[in-house]
Amino acid sequence: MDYLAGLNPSQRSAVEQTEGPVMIVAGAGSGKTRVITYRVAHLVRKGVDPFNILVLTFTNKAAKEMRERIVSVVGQEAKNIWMGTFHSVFSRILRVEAELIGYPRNFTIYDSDDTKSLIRAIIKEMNLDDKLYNANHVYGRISSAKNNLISPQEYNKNEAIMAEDIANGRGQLGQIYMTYAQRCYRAGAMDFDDLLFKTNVLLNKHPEVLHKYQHQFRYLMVDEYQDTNFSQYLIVKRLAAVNENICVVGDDAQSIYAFRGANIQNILNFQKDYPDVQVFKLEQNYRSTKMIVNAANSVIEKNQNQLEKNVFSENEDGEKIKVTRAFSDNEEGKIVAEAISQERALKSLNYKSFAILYRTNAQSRAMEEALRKLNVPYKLYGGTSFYQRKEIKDLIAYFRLTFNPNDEEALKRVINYPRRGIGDTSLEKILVAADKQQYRLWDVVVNAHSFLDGRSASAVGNFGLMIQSFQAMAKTSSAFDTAMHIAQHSGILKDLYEDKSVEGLSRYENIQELLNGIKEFSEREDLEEKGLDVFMQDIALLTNDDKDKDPNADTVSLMTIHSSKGLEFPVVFIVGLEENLFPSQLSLNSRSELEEERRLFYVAVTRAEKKLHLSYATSRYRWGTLNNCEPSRFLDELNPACLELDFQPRSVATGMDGGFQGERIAWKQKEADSFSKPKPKVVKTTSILPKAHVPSAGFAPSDTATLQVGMEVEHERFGFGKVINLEGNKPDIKATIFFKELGQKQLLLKFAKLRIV
DNA sequence: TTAGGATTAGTTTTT
DNA sequence: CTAATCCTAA
Repeated sequence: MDYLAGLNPSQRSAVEQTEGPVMIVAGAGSGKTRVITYRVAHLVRKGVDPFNILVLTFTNKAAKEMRERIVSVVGQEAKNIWMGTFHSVFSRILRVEAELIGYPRNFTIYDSDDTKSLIRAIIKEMNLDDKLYNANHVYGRISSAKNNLISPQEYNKNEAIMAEDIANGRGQLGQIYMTYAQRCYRAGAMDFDDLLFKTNVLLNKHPEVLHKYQHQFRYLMVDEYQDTNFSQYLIVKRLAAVNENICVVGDDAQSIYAFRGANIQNILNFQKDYPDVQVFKLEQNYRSTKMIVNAANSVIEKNQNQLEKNVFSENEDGEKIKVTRAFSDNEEGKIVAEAISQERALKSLNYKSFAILYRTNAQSRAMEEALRKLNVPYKLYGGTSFYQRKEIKDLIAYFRLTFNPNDEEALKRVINYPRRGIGDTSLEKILVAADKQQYRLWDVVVNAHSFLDGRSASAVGNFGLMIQSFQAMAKTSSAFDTAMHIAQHSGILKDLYEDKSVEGLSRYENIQELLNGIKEFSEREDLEEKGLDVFMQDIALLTNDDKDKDPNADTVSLMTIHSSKGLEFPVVFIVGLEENLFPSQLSLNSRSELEEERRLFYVAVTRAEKKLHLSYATSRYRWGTLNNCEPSRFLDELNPACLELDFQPRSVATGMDGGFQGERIAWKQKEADSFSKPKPKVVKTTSILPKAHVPSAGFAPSDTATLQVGMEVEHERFGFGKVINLEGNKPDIKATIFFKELGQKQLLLKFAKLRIV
């Protein structure tokens, strides 16, 4: 048990206490991951079957990191441990048990785009004001209901909730939720929140299933317990009820997912639920210098709501935190890129010692450009995942339909892509027919002739036949052959191939990359089932990290602060420290939201081991326009003794200290002074449309059946012209007319309103 | 009725 | 900057 030697007494007790309920309160950098890793290793060494261990995390990255570390301690056996995000582990279980709760085993997982699109459609169908019923807002409301295990029925029965909605003028929210749930069910689809909600339903309604998993997972561990919502809390509680071998690890100071329903109360509940819980506190920070730990503490103490904790470091004092001001987001990027180049050379570090952290994904662009200019290799985490690109989602929508033809969102996405003459009106009819008669969508598609007229019906019918041919193919062929067949015969490959623009080329390459990925999957030897349906199962849950080609490459890491949680880097840059960006403008409404931003800042600061750089820009592009920015209040909250300013902050005339407060006042003054500075005017592009023709008095279209080449005609808007050619057969005769004002145009006679002069 | 271009509105963080 | 919505030609 040599690995125990490297632990301090409280870490060691936490590792050795393998039985019964355990709570580990772990400050930032206190060796939390190490404790979890060794605790799992310890269980395995003691003879616990890896199949009986369940470890739950929040992000894919954390799961992956943890798995690698456990493998490095206990070896390949660790691969059999059940480990993953809540969503992935329970979707895996739901796939096995789906039929018990009325879902097909190959249910679709709706991602946020699918969810929002369906919500938008329902709002439209109900003729509600889409400003009042903003799709994002409605989504948030439904999501938090599900995370608190409130079903649509309960939602509509709950007087407090209904009263609140009505007071906000959104009395139909409950009905939207109801319809949304029905439509998901009809489509054989679950959204992200359903994966947890339905797991609760399953465990609640089927004691035999609960019993099975209670005995399978004899040992449970939950990382980042402060981030669990009620739904997750209850799953864990139920699974642990028999053996009570449950260990949760958390730090209230790092709770940053309240926006997703996370509830700090779960930590307090834990002590109530298991009165004999053993609590271990890890307070020594091994990661960072004293300077960084002190700075972090000086920030987090501004929060009112927190548990008593004393995080300290016995590492070296370390360098001061460098604060830099830039004039624009692009200059900020340049400064950061240059600092990385210099510091790397000066301290002979690898690129992978550096991380750039930001609040929003959009901030990566300026950083990327600057790094590229200096040839600094970097790796971008998160952002638009490969699987969220339009072309990838399009092709995947065909795959989804192949395995679940009732998938409404997939159907809407590709029934007319590539174009095959099925427009909004036809689609509308299909959806209405399904809704009115409670048919499954697919039944309407294959019986299109009963719902649509001639041309549209055959277009829809052909689409149905095509999907059926894909289904037949999928039964007999490999994942790769099926995928390639679908890419070709759906017309997607051709459509993208014909687009010769730079973006079109890259889209085509992305499709190739997806197909290559499927080919690799097809050839894997460690899997028994490797049909395309298996490949598809977790796609909605995947992010970029899962396609990492070379994890050991020496690159700078770029990511949001949220995805940096649990990671550490020798040198960290936190960029964009500006009011309304960090803290985010949307968080300024309540103390609790602001405190969450502050915890987020705390998380960011504590990622750094040796050196921390902070920066902000005084102007920044947002949605294509330049905006002025003030420094973040968080800069003021840091202990000034820990800071080293890279510039002279402009203090107010009174000659106060050089704090950022002064900088902010100075900034405001500057704003006031610059009243005369003209804002760049948006030049409105005047329409190049021809001046409108004023039709002759009493203009009325003539019957064009007798129209001949050479005749003079008048068009309502194009004015006078002469027919120079007629082609095609009734009723699709196309006329070429030379208009005096506008030149030659082609018009379809059945639509064009022409008066024979 | 559908296709394609123009306009506009909405942007936090993750599964 | 992107996706949904609106507008108009065919």
